[in-house]
Amino acid sequence: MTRKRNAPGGRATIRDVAERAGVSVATVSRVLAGTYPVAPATRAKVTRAVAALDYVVNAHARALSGQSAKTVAILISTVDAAFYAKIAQGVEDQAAAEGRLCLVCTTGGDPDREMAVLKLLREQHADAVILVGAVVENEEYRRRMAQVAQSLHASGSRLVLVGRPSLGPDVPAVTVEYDNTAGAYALTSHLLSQGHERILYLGGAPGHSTAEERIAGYRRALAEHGVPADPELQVLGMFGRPFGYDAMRRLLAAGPPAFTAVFGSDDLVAAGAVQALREAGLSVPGDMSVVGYNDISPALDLQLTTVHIPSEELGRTAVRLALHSRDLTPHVVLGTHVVIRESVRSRRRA
Amino acid sequence: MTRKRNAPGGRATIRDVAERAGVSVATVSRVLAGTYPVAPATRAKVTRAVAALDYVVNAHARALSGQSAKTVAILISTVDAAFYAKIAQGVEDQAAAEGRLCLVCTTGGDPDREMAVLKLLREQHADAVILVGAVVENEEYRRRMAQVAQSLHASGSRLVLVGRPSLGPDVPAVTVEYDNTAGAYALTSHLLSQGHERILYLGGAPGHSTAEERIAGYRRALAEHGVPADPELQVLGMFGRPFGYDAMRRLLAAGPPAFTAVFGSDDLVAAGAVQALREAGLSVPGDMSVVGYNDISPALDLQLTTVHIPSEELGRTAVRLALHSRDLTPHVVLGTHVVIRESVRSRRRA
DNA sequence: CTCTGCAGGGAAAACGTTTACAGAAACAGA
DNA sequence: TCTGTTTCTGTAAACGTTTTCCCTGCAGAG
Repeated sequence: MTRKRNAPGGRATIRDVAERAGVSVATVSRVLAGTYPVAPATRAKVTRAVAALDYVVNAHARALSGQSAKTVAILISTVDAAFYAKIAQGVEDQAAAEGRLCLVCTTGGDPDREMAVLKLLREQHADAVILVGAVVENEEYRRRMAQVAQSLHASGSRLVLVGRPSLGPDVPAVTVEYDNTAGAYALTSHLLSQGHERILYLGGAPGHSTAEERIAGYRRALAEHGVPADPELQVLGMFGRPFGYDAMRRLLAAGPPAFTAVFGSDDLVAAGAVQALREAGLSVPGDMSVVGYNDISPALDLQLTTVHIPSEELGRTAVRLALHSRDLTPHVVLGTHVVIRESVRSRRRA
Repeated sequence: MTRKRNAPGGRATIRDVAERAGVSVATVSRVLAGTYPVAPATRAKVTRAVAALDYVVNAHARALSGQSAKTVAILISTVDAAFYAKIAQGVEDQAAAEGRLCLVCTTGGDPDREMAVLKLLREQHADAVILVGAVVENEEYRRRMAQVAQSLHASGSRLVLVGRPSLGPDVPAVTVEYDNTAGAYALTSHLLSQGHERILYLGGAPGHSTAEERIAGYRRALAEHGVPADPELQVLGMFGRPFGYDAMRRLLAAGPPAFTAVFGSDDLVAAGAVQALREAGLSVPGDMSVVGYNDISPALDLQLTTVHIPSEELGRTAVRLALHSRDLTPHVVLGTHVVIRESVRSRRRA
């Protein structure tokens, strides 16, 4: 008689529960949702059956029947980088707090791969799709991104840009930024206030939004203090430890340094530079002052003065805004602050 | 006439594509799957319609109709810890390579939360559910885990244990471990070979599988070199930087150290200890040798001798085994190796 | 004693796919 | 020309939920 295969191994379905409890599937659904009046006796029967069969709903079936997928997706360059990991942690925390599961994808910084993954994510109908990290901001990028935003919007997902410039009020996307320019300005000002005027800007990455903003802050601070911006002192390349190390080695090999302080575009660049300096027999901050950016692990171990970014809060805010903001294109900018440690020596006389 | 709501904003469905291409939905599905012969002309029509409508499949609908969810889930204590982040990165890489999306959940190390999340994950029907990290291994734990393994197995998900002891051949679970005992043995032997006999073991965490194994390796090395294991030199507490720092401060405050080397149960404990040592005016390795474990970021910046763990490979192997192993309970143990840096001074005469 | 209204519960229609099962067209062999 | 394969395509039945109707009692109002 039983036409439904009741494979003893297979997961119990709502139908099995209904059968065992002697009620209809609709009733089971209602008991589980708790959103509809149900007689206490019935409720008890259903609850018992659920426990006996070790039943859990099928998330896909639920998502299919008009419900949200209860999922938040985040796209980052790599999990294996403290800065992104912290943001991901914030996203995960807030997602969990809101009863969502968290889909994490990595792109390795490749825009094409980002697009590919975004397409994959459209299939998932996540509540939010969170894009993290800087990007080379050209017309092509804005065009493609606007289109992604539209399709995502159409399928009920909200697009969130974290640490990446807003696409403007015409594109349905949440933006959560932190103020790179102000941070770089404050950090450079700190160096200037300690008497450093020959400050090397070292790191990434021309065209990248984050980097451009930091460089802008650096230049503005110099300008406002009447210090000429020597192009020789702007060594642009990439983010990350290897670049910091290699570039600093090259600079030191070329002769005695024409600078007294180094502004690493992030803590890893600074860490690489510190390593190269030490290998050259120079001490930090004795012979050279060094500052970083982001306040991640190396900054602590190297006692690096740096700019602290509320990374986890960025992630949490992204999720909160995506899930609750009525505004279609909210835009918040989080503040940062300089953390003073021991990698800068004052050149002022006591 | 149109009874289906064709909400202009809503995502296009396979039916919309079929209609526009003038074929049946089955044909569209077949073109997309590419698993069945289809006339070139038809294929072209469908492809065009797909492009025109910007169609993507609904992952939930697909998963519901007997397909795999094309998803891999990983449960870790926190993303925001280099060691776990690397494993997660490995999982993500391999998952992406196998066309899977990656669901990341964090537990904060709380076993109850782990159980709750596991239940949530059962709803998702992921191809694999990967549990990472040490655990207090008692009867209760084994019982609950065996049950989880069973339900996961029943719903078609494979359970994978990474860096956590196997549940035995009766429980359907993949195990991917690395050899903590051998690593700790090798690391301790290195210290002994450099003439250190009074070696402080500092860190976590009594009862935790990982910690117990490391302590065992430490003790075995001492025993085999005929060095008595002084209980005073085993200061057990937790993993992480704060414990290393606090414990070392306390030890130093109690009087001149009765040891010449410190074995941190992980790099963070070691980093905390180094900080406390430096604050007390002691230099590493001049006045005190220090080693860590895991080879994560602080180890590099502090030039810490440590044990390298193939973390990404752990993650990749976990996914590979889960997706392809025919064996129901495969068990692999990955090797580790000591990385020599500059935090250990030899006490042998030259 | 009839009417209204509501608590409780069932039947069935979505949701968007995949995949039997079956049918039609084309094509070869006789 | 007939028949038997291929090669393609369509119909419809799952998959496991939620939710909209709709139906039954029963309590209180008139």
